[in-house]
Amino acid sequence: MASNKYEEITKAAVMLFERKGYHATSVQDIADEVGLQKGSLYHYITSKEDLLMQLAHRSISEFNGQMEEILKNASLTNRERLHLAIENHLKYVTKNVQLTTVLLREAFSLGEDQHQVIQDLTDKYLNLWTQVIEQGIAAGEFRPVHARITALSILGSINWVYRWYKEGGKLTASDISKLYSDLFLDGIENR
Amino acid sequence: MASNKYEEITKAAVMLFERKGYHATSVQDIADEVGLQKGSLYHYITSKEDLLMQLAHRSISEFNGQMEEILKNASLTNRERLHLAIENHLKYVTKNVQLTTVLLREAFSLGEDQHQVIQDLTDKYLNLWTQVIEQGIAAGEFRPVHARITALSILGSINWVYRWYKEGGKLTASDISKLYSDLFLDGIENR
Amino acid sequence: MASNKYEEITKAAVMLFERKGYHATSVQDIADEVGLQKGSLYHYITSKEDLLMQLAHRSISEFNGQMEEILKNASLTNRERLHLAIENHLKYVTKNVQLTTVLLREAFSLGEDQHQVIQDLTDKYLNLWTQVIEQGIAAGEFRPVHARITALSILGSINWVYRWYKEGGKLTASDISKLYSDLFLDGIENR
Amino acid sequence: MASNKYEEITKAAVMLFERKGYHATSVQDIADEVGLQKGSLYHYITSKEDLLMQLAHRSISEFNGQMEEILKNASLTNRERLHLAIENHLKYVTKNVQLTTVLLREAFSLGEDQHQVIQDLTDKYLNLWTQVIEQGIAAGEFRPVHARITALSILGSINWVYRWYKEGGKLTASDISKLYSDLFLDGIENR
DNA sequence: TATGAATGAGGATTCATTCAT
DNA sequence: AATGAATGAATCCTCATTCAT
Repeated sequence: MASNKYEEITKAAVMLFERKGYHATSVQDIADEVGLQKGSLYHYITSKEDLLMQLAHRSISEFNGQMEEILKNASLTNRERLHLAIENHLKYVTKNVQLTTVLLREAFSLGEDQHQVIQDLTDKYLNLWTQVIEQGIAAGEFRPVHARITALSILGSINWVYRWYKEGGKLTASDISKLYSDLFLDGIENR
Repeated sequence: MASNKYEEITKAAVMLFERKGYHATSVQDIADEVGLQKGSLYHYITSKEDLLMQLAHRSISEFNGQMEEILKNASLTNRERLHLAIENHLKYVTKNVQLTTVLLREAFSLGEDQHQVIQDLTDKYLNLWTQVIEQGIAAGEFRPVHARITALSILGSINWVYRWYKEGGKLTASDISKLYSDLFLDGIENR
Repeated sequence: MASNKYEEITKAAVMLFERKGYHATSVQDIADEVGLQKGSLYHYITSKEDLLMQLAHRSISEFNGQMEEILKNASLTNRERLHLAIENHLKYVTKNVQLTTVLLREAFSLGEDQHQVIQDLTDKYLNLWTQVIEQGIAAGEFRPVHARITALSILGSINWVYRWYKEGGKLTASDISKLYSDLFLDGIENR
Repeated sequence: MASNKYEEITKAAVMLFERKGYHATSVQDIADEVGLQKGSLYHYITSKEDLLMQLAHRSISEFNGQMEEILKNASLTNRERLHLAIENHLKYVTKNVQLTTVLLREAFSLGEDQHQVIQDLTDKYLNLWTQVIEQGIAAGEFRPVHARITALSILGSINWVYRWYKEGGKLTASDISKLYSDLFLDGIENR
């Protein structure tokens, strides 16, 4: 399972799913990429769909893992938590644009059951973000905004980044996360 | 072109593309939905891909149209423009969730050339948003933020709405747009 | 039947069948060419195949007609008959390259029964040629060659012309028929 | 490529293309003939059209090969060359009537580009024939005929043979080639 | 005469997956 | 572990023809 070859296949799949999309990527394409015959691939993978599932699952799990770390850390204010959450998320997205794209754009192609699993993990991620905001409001750090909508709003914003971020652009992940943190904390109004 | 039947087909396609995705929707599915033979469909459409193209094009054009109206209106402050832009966008998204989903999720399945056309219109939309923010900064209405990134951020946020909005939920489009406007103008920090 | 429109359709069909081949020509193509709707065409034609049949039949009939004239003319020697046959055939081919092409290249696409009709007429044509040669041999005008093979040989030669003849080339039908007559009468050997 | 199965498919295709024509032969027909599923065929072939292309190419190449051999052989007079050319051509046609039919009748169904390739090879073949005649004229072996037209004439004649030759008929390829050589060298006139 | 909607069968091709070797 | 032949279902699309208006 965790063999070298499997990781190779995984990488090829991420790359191809991102570039061409899940449906437009054939098992043959993946086989070609790793220098194997189509049939041989099935020694390593269960199915094309399962490959997608593994990738999506890995990605959302890592997002959740990061967020749980942040919430566990008792020494942080919620303002710091939010800032860190944004930074971590954007760092992950920018360092793993392809994988993030697979999660955010392609997971929908999973069968219903599999897709639900990913959906649940995604909901959980949203809940963790909501929690930070709720805590911040309770602590008087944040204004009494609608926590869930705010979480959805921020997440939408930073998820969207996979759509335009290009490696080697002018802005680093840090730059971007500063801009986003600023925006969501202060807004753009000139006071 | 604008025949009754074509609109019927269009509606069926929007519905199916949204529910199952473009690739998972067969021409047969669409034909079944409108009660026509598969072959008969081709009296109205050029190809399945063209159908997708028409839908995506219609959608992004309407987004652009709205935004151009706003920019043309000289009696508005840029603060008002931004507010209106958010409101219009969200109203369109919530009133046409399926169509918006087709634009935002499925347009990627278009062939390269067609996709580029949509991409260009999408870029144009981004530029119009950027313009509002730049003007607002110049006029001293907004803080000197990074206009383009801010536009991307807000657009990401409100585009994301198609992913979670359900008709008949507690929040109306107006409610949501008020929350979003607030957020992007003032941020959440408690000052 | 013999209406103006039918002739128009006939001309369009000849042109298209020659240019693209019978199978690659759709009824739509023909309709477009005459500025009619596909359905309207069926007021004039029975079927696409029948259209082909009419064309092939007309062509081979005219070939046969010419040849019968020649044989009926008692004042001709068989040498003259052969010369005239070659000339007439080549004049017809060069003046009606498209129609000849349809006969010689596309008639094969007819259904078995229809094709047999054309085949029979073609066989008849061969017989008429054979007759001229046989008569010429009997009369001592020609050497005692194998009449049928010789007829096939000459016919092959002059039928082939539709494959390379281009209107407006250097050689006229008369030029070509002189060269061919010469060749088949005298051969190329230098004596 | 040169696998057993591919040759089997090739043979089935030749047979079917000859019998029914390229267009009237479905991939299903070919699959049935070799006892494979339609889809399985695509392990061996690229497309139906490519199959046709391979066959046409093989055939015209062999014609050209034969002719080049003849021209290379310095010990032959041009009279002998012409005789040999006719004999070789007819032997090939009669031994491979089906394949020759595919070349001469069906190659036209190739797409433009592919067809041009075959056309070019066919033109080359014509040039080789023209060369023999030109050389013969220069050497005083042949009368000063129009070399190209003469080549076209002879080639037309012997190509036509695929249209009437039936295996097991009275005349062998040798018989036929003797008759044709005679005809083209001496003509039919009784002197 | 002309339309154009509708048919329904047929066609080439793709593709994920299986399995004997 | 690897192959590659084979499957069989699915997919998009074309097209000659019919027919009500």
